[in-house]
Amino acid sequence: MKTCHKDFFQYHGLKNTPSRDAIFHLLEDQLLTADQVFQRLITKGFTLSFSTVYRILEKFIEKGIVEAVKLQGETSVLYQVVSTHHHHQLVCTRCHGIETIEECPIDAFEQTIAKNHQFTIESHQMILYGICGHCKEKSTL
Amino acid sequence: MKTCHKDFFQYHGLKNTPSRDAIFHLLEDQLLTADQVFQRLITKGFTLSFSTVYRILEKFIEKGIVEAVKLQGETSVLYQVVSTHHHHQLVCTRCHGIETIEECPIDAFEQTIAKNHQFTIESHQMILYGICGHCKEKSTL
DNA sequence: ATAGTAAATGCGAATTGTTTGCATTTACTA
DNA sequence: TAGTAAATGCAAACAATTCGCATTTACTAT
Repeated sequence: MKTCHKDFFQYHGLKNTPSRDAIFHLLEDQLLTADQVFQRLITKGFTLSFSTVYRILEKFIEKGIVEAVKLQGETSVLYQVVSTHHHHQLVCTRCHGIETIEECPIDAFEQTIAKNHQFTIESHQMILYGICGHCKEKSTL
Repeated sequence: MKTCHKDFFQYHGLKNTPSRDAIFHLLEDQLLTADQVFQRLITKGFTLSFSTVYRILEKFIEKGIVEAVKLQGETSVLYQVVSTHHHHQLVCTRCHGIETIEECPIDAFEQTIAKNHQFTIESHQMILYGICGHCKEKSTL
């Protein structure tokens, strides 16, 4: 699905640079910290500076291309490309794996909040912590 | 409702110190950053050091007495006493006010997640961003 | 009451994650 | 192909949080 990001970036008023392209690809299907993004690119032989990573992430967030997620206990922020579909995370407290889900109970919840609190939900952040299927299996062995 | 925290702290294996007591009281009914906690106590004439604030918060979190919440955009973490009832936050994107609500759509959602993802939810974090009733009124004036 | 002990604190320095200033380079426009 | 704004690299600055260590305190068992 490697689309030409040139148009995509330009649509957002961003220049199409190698660093942007590389970071976008990395975050298309996974949550990574800024440091992980940097390390993976460097390991691949790609050259860029740490501050560029932060600046690109900042721009991506500003344009709504990427979202930032802070997990409980973690010290640094995780980044991921916002896909066309809304999603949330299941974080396993045993293996620390992160699964992305599409289900969301909050749309149906909006009316309740609107009625009870005169509050109009614009966006939300929801992270579910628990035990994944894999870890449950392991513990019953 | 100023209960004797001595027993409460000791139950959790924590010594009953003036600093613990003061911080607990502060966070009983509001979300504050570590810095805000420190400033408010100092302003009151209370004497304690910044690192003590962090250490006490750390202990409280470890014991499940306090929860840490990270809001979008904010650089620092907010802390609040975990009340007996489960709750969430409505964060107004205009006035930045934070309202606490008791409603939660996630309990009903657990079965869906269990069935579709073999994932057992233990806890969750949900923050709703939007416009509060007060700001909506102002914008229609 | 009191001495003993582990826990809690104060202080400052260290760390971590992130941001910024500024000179240089690059991608796009005309 | 030159001109311009945006993007980058580098190092230094920052902010939030943590840590080391000496001192003090709260609790325990005398």
